[in-house]
Amino acid sequence: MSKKEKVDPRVVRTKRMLTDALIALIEEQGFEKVTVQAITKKAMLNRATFYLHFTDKYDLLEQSTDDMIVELKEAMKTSFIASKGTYAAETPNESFIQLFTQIGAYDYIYRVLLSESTMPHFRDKLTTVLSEFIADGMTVMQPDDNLLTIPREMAIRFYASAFLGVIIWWLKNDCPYTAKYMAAQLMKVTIQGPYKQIVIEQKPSL
Amino acid sequence: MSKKEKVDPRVVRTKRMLTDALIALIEEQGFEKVTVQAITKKAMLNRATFYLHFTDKYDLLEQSTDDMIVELKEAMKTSFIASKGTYAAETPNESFIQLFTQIGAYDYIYRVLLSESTMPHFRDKLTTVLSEFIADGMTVMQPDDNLLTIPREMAIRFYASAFLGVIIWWLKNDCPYTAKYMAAQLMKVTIQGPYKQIVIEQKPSL
DNA sequence: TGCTTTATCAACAATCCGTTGATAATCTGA
DNA sequence: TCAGATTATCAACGGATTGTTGATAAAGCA
Repeated sequence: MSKKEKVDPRVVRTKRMLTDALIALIEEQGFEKVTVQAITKKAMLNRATFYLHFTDKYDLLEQSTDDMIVELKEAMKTSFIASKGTYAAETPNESFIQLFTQIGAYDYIYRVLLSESTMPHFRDKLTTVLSEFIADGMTVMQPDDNLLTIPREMAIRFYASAFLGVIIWWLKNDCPYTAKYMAAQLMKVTIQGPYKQIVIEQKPSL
Repeated sequence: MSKKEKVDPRVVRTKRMLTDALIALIEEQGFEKVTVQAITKKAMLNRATFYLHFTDKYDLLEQSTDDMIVELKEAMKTSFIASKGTYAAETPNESFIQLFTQIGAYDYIYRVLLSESTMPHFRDKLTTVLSEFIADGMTVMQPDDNLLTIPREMAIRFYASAFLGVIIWWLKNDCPYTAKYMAAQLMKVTIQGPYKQIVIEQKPSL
């Protein structure tokens, strides 16, 4: 965050207006139908000004959203505190709460960017953030691969996708639950599985 | 499947060539950069012929992929056989195996359509198929909402997204495991959770 | 065979793109 | 404050793609 370059306030203003216009237009007509002309018209800027800062609408989208991704990663950087075997769903992990808090704070933008199924790369980037988060959590809670039910890499992918799916569901439903509640729910189902009565068939040989 | 209309073989041939051209071009340059001109050129057809059958490239994509979705749903329609509480991961549910078998049979196309992050709606449709599948499975295994760890709707979304994520992971890695193995892994982690040693903290009051 | 449907072809106006060069406005730093 | 640098504006361009048209050729059907 914040390199030492002095930034011209005109640049900040212009980028900001273009970003806002883009988000608004994505919501109106979907990302693919958005044109550079429409963006600059809504932002009340000249089209040439757009090309002074971005190569195309994809570039604008990427620059606009990367800041959010960085901010999200930063917010989730609180260290994992695992209580050796027991995990109280009532006090979910702080990073977990931060995940939903952060997204909830920008829910308007996240909703647009994640509901839009044709959104390039944003979903992928968020999946990466979640994968790293889950990989860390799994390392803390279970470093031993032999005690995992499925290959670690597969499990990471499994839960990263699951989390993202629930996040999108949460956003599409206008965030009906608090960040803390969502974090608690996800922790519960992740650790305990979907059913309260769990039948484990463990091979006696292994 | 198969309405009673007689189909002109020219139409079948034309649509087939356009579909093949589209898939090839998506792989080459991504869906967004594909133009109708390029499609018809690769298919060696006149551009006007394209508009005789489809309104635009999105329409072509939808018509092309809907058949696959229907076929997938059909293949997964085998009834659930739950053995009341115990689930042997070695013999996973038949629908589950069919899911991976079907996708594996068209892996080339699924890989292109799911790896491409800007693919309109295909991911959503597959998520819907998976959600229905999971909803059915959950109803069989646990009809009682009170015995679920989290709200049913949330759980469905959770596991549908998780499955899709693992499927995409599987495809991106060139299907390194068999359909049956994948089905078994997903059943295991879904029912048991990620860790073999599971600590359940159940409120004594509830 | 004759009729219908489909495919081809060239051409069209319209839109958007990315860039250019000249000019005006704004900001920075000494 | 003011001069130089940066940024924004404007009009205009060639090029690409789009969606449509009307006329013609080819292929399928019964």
